Amino acid sequence: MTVTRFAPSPTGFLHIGGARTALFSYLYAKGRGGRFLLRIEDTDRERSTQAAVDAIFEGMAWLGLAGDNAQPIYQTQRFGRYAEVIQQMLDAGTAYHCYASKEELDALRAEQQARKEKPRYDGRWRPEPGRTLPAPPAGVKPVVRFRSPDEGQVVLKDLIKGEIVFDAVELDDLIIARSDGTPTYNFCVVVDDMDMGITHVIRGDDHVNNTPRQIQILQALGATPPAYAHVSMILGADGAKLSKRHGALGVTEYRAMGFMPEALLNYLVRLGWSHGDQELFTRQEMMDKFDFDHVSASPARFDMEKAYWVNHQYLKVTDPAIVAPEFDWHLRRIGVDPSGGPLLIAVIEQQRERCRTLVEMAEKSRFFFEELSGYNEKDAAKHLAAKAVPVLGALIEALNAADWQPEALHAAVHGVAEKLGLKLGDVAQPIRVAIAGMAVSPPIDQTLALLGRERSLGRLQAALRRAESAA
RNA sequence: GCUCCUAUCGUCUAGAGGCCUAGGACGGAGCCCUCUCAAGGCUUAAACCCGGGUUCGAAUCCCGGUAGGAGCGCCA
Repeated sequence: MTVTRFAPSPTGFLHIGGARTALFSYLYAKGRGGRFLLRIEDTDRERSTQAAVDAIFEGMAWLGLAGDNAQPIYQTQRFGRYAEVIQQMLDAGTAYHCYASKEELDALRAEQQARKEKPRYDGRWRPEPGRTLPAPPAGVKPVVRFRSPDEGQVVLKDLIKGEIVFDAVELDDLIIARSDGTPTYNFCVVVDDMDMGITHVIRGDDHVNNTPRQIQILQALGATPPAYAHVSMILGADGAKLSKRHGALGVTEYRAMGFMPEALLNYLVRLGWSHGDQELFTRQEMMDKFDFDHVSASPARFDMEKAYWVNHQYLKVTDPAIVAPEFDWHLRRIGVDPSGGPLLIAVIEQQRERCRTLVEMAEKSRFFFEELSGYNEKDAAKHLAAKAVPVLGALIEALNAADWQPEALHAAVHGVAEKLGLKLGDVAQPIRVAIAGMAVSPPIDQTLALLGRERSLGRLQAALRRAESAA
């Protein structure tokens, strides 16, 4: 069975690149009837916070990417297991104690860099047959290093980047346990992936250089390495790497920008992956069609314009009942209480064609739910001027007599235009400004119907007074 | 510095040696439709990083440049 995992370290929010990696892992496993697991890599106790764990879960939940393990795995809860494996390796001779101090190592690195060499551990405490190691210095707590094979090659058959060959000579003996006994990242990952039965490791390509080491450790442990897929990163619109101080946003920020979770997912899945010319995918289609043969090895820029377009496509076809809760969330977020107004579903049906985001939809729908705070002055000057007086007067009369349904309202508005010998636009625009406060709204008959008789007529009366005073 | 990765329209990409006069999508431009804004329809501009090879034939394979990027921690 295919088993994948998403293993963030809780040092910040779930950013867009992490979300895409999680999505790929989720789709790959789910599309194959496998399992998608969650693991929290919190061995760095200094930087890991509960707040970050919560933020990551919040982001995952909003995106609907739940892990199949009811309780995610926390590395800090597995220290006993890591200690056990370390001891096992020490006993087997695939790991050894190193008493070199940090200062010593720093000096070594500096020397190597001065000689323009790649910094690496020189094996000064590495046991070799026929070699006598110095006596361990008193009072120094040793670290544990992995005894990396010093000959041959490690071949990584990456599902995205193809075959990558590393010379064992390039790989030095990395520390797997610190002097305080705590295990390090590369080691924990290996043990966890092995214990969790991970078959496919899908992660950012900044880990490519870690992979040969992880494979070596796995081999030293007698385990079969999983398959790997290294996903390229996401760049900002300017082509620069996304970072906290440069444009990196948490997925919840995309919610605040008015994205639907499924739309964000769709945009993300197409960033670096393709399935012929298809742009839009349902979640089921993503699961059925996603594969690594069509994932690009090169980094991709995040294009907000296209993301908005995808979002708009979703808004247009998603069942309004599903959009409604998110819409409600956005309305309240801008201080609008939708409870006394028209049905959200009905408003969505009228607005979704003309809004790319829910933020836009909420802003453009304010007037349905709250009293007009004033007119857009430019629009009012144009459409509620003196010449609007007879138009508004006739409209009030005609609408007052109309059955408050879209068809009847449509007929009434047309009737007024005809009677006054005006084009429909000359009649519709004053109504718009009168009831929406601005010259933009859904079709006028629909807008009137949604707003309701009392509110509509009241606003038309107010507009008439305004036009009269302008005369 | 060393190791590794990457390179098709502005952006995301299709492309597995001849289907390529390089396709689609976003964005741009123009036209049509129209009660506003949209949506929709049609049309259009726009790319194979450079140089060598291999081959009858290269966007596709190889080599070398160039340009980006990642990694080289008792961080993850």
